[in-house]
Amino acid sequence: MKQAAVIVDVPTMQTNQPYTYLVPESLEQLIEIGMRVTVPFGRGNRLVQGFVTEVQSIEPSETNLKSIEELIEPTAVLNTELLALGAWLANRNFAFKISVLQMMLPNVMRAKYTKTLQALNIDAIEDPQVKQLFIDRNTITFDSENVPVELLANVQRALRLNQLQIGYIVGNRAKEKLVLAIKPALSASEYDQIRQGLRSTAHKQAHLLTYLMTMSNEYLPQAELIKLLGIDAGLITRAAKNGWVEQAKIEVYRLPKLTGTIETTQALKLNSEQLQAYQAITETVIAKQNETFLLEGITGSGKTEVYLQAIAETLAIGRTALMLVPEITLTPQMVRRVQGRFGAQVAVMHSGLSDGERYDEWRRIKRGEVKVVVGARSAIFAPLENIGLIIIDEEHEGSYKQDENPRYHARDVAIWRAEYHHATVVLGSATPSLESRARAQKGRYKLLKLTKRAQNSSLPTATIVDMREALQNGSNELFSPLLAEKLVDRLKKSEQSVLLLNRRGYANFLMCRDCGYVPKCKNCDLALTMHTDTGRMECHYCGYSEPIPNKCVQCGSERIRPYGAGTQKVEQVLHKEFPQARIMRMDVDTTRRKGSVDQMLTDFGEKKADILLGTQMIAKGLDFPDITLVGVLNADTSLSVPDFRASERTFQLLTQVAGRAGRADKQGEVVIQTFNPEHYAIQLASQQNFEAFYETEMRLRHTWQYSPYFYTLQIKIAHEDQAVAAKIAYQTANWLKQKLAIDSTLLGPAAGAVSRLKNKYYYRMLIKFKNDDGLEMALKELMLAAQRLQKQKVILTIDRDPNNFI
DNA sequence: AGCACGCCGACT
DNA sequence: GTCGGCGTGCTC
Repeated sequence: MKQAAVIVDVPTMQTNQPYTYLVPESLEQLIEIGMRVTVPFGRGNRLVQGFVTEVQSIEPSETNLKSIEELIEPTAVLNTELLALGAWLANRNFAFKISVLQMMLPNVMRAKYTKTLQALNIDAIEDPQVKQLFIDRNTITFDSENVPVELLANVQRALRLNQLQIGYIVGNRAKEKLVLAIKPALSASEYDQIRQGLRSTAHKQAHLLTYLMTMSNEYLPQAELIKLLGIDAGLITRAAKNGWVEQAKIEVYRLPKLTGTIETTQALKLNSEQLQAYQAITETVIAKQNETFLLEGITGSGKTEVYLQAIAETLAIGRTALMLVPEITLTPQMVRRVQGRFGAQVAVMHSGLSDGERYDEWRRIKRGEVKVVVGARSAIFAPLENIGLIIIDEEHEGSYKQDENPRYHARDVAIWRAEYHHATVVLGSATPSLESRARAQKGRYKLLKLTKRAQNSSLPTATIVDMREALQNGSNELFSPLLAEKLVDRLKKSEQSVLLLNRRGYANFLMCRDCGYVPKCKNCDLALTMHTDTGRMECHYCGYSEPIPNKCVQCGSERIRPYGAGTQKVEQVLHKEFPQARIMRMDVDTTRRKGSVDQMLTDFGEKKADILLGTQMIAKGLDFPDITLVGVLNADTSLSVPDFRASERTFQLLTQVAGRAGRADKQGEVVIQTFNPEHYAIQLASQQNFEAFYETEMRLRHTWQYSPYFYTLQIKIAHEDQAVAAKIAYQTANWLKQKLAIDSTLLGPAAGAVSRLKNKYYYRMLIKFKNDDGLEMALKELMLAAQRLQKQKVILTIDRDPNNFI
């Protein structure tokens, strides 16, 4: 007899544990750890999906355990590594085990539940309405959500009277794609014989028979054969009827199609710094030594080439590799570069894949048909085996952290998996996170530096323009004379410019000149942003919008004016000031369509525009030789957010965007407009001096006791009623304070910077700690409390290493 | 989550 | 007196 531990698909704190089920005799030989199964759960024995985490043999005996119902598929979907990773992640990030396990798998493997109603005795049902349901069949699917209330009541009565019975179906949406295929059924000489006997006009048949004579004995999809031979489907059907070929449905992969052709690319020659980095990395890969490197390389220093060659070496010794890049840099150009190097051994996981494509890529990886996986955040869970190298490019990127439940940081997962596989991790960035850089300082990571640009081009020269001064001298509030002059110069020389303005829309807000009224979102405590293209006032948090008012709703005045220019306004001004310039605007509003980011970047690369104006999304993945000017219209927007990482973010953004200027043979220039010209983040970004920034910022973090000196953890409380949110927040804080270690501190609670979002009031508190077991225990207790609070519609979230302080 | 048990208000 | 409201607690 066997029993199995099963994590069931009931995401609550009380059920966040394995349940023991008996393995029916029929499954004893088949059951494996990591399989998906269905099990009866709860009093009603409703069927739910579960994951087997343990199997053990037991002495045959009487037992009151329930039995596993069935296997969802005949093979395990998770291995011991991913199960262990799941357990660790759930515990670390205060998430449910089941949610974490499901997150590691393609979306289609999430169970879809349907309820059915079965009539036990149709004649006995007295309610005509209920009887009607079963008029032509015994069992119906039943969705109690979409049923009129009175019918629901009648159904419930019939259920109580045992006239009906509830059934459960656990749907599996994971479907393989099947196509009709054929393979030869006869020998070459038999085909030849048939061909001899054909009428002389039967060219198509002859053509097919000739092909069949030399065809290998494997199934070939009919569609391919049709294309190859230029015959029609009817001919194949007849061939199958004649017994010439065997016909069957075979499984095919839905491979994501790529635009453009893939050309094989060769390894580029590495300079001495790149070579040094490459050697250090590959040495540990070859030695199967678990090591984490921080590859700190200035913009344009050729980090990607180091990655690709290190991956090549990893494959050469028979291990696999995983490379993460931010979603926005996962462009077709990027994919082509990797596939050009590694061909069909690569799987690419990005958000553009359909569910089916994603499932198939996952299966290719699972079956070991793929040796390299490139993808955004969630690709870190790719079911690769024998991993030798994990690369995280732009490791400082905030998007590597999933900011909703189940929360996780891809960097943490990478380090965990690398430890498991005795693999190497490479964290690469021009502007590493302070956390990673500090670990390199302490020797926990090995620091590798690339200080030279790969093609010996020089770093751009940067000028900081003090906008306070410029405005006093009568400058336009958007373009200082210096920037305007340089833009004109580039237009003359037909070189390209990039302008960064980290604010979309037309105007930041509207304000009535007479009474000071500012139109606000009805769901959030935020001013609405004016968008001229849609003609509406939009909330950038919840999506609420209303028409642009032509007079003040408060006092009726018509002197209602826009304040704070966004990209739409700047585009308009650019057209007016530089009528000859071709301008391209790239922000969330112009790139909503799939693939439009790539299209724009390609167009810009082909010099279809002179000026690229955009929000922070232009700071990455842009690598064109003819950009010789980068202008930052307002460097201060990211500085003023209430976040202890504001300086770090600003430095990163400015450094990244400045790095776009000047490649190859052309010297680049950067103009940074700011109202805080003396701010160290702006000063040091203009010099592209990460190390100096690191030193300065670390001193401040030390003084204020923030990360990386202390761990941070945020607790957020949200409720529709401000008083309730505040009350629970203070209760939570007071309770937690007693549990904290002596060197831990709790800041707050305080109302969020935006106190109301989507009609909920937010209170948050921040805990700073070093080692605090008491806190960890208290937080587990808090999770249970959160479950109870949920019934009062209070949402409590625990966020380790928070990124988001809104 | 979903289902059952259990203890109070408005109906035959 | 019963039907049914949803508060509370449990699910191998």
